[in-house]
Amino acid sequence: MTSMDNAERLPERDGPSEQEIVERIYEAVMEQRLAPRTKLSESMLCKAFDVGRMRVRRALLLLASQGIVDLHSNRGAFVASPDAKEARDVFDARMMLEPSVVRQLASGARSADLEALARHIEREEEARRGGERREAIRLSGEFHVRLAAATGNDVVTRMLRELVTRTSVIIGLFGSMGTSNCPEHEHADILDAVRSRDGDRAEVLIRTHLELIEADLDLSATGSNSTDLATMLGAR
Amino acid sequence: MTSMDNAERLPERDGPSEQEIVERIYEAVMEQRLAPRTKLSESMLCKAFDVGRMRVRRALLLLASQGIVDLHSNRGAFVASPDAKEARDVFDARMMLEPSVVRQLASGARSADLEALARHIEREEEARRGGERREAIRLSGEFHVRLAAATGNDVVTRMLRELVTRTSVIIGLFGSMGTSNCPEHEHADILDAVRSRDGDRAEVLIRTHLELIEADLDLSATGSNSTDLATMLGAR
DNA sequence: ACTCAAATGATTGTTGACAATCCTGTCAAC
DNA sequence: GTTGACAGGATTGTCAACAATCATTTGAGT
Repeated sequence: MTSMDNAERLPERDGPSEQEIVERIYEAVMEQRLAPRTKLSESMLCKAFDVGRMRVRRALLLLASQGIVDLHSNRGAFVASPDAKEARDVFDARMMLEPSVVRQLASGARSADLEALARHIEREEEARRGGERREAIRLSGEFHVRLAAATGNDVVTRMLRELVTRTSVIIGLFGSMGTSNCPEHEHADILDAVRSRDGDRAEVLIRTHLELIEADLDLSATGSNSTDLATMLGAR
Repeated sequence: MTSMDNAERLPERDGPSEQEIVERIYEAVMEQRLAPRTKLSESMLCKAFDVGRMRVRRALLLLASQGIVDLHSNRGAFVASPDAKEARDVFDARMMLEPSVVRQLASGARSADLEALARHIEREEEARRGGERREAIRLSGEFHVRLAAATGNDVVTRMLRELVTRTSVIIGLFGSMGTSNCPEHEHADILDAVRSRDGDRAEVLIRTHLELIEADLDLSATGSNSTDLATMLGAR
């Protein structure tokens, strides 16, 4: 991110930049509007965004480097379909980062950021009450990214954005249908712990929060990857 | 990584794949053979790797997405020159990940991996004794990546590889000349703690290790970015 | 009816050329 | 002597056509 922001932002472009395309697909994946294994053909994206093939190609490469899409040589780009191990890896990585994030916020966070987080939770519950499922899912994931952003650490924020998006894909694959992304009060509880400067409690809360999300998945199901199929056939 | 490995690896290609180009530049940056702000023109890289402009372009985009190079519109690609804040962000991110990594290894790591790590340290000290500075630097950074790899978590491993490489750039920019990348015995000590299943000690050791590296930097120096200059002038 | 093989159609990967932009060196004006 | 603009050269961004590869369908053979 920081490496490719030009000093001059041209307000009038001939189309969305590759960064905007990536952002749009990010959102679509987070809202689970793009199901795993969905094919993202170049021509389709070209028409959808009204942009040249080159832009689309670069956007897809970016998304692939972040594990959001899989690129199969000469076959095209598909929304990622992680297997159970990859899912566990993603959750383990989040388990390493997020407790430290909330602990750091509890130590010292700008009150303005905390208020912004409170407003975010407000919108989140509003969307949930209003039955806007997509928006609720997106905001629920975005909360975790905003927690990281509140620390001011851009590197960690970018990593968490990637991990959260991949989590959306994972939930789409392994989640029981009934499971809403993030349970009721948990975000509010975490924020409360942070506001009361209770780092230990915030850490425990987000840890159990993540464990609860992971527990709602069925990671023994047929993952997805062709690797599984290959091993199955290989086993005779 | 997992997203772009084709089932069939053609042994004979017409040139290095973009992934190999990325790897080569990664190594060059880690060995501090490519100094920060070094220009990486497309034509130069095309001749260097004997490959088409497209491959080079994709490799540069990949590197930019990982913060190793900066892309300036219509001006070209340059080895990244992070400012002091970005340096601190990278170290904070490592401080979140690596203690968890060694703790996890202390809990349960395959002895084969631990032996491989021991051999790695062997090569490392060998290179240091032999005066091969570049190799020593590279191996020193790679040790941290291999620690992550020993956990079996590919997601965390990829993140740490990125962070370690960026650390090399940071040391090249802010490091006092005398500072060797990673002090004498510390890696061996960390591995010892892991082998004796002492998670607490391993965590403390790697934490102080990272702090020591960061302490050897002068993060108050003129970072590098034009942002600094702009703010300096903006402050009047 | 089922299996295997070849042809077809579509999609991706690559190459080359062209347009746009930026840096450098030169020259005139103050 | 310094500053400003301007032209030249070089590099990057983009586009269109071509080659290569893969999936699907069709057809023959058993």
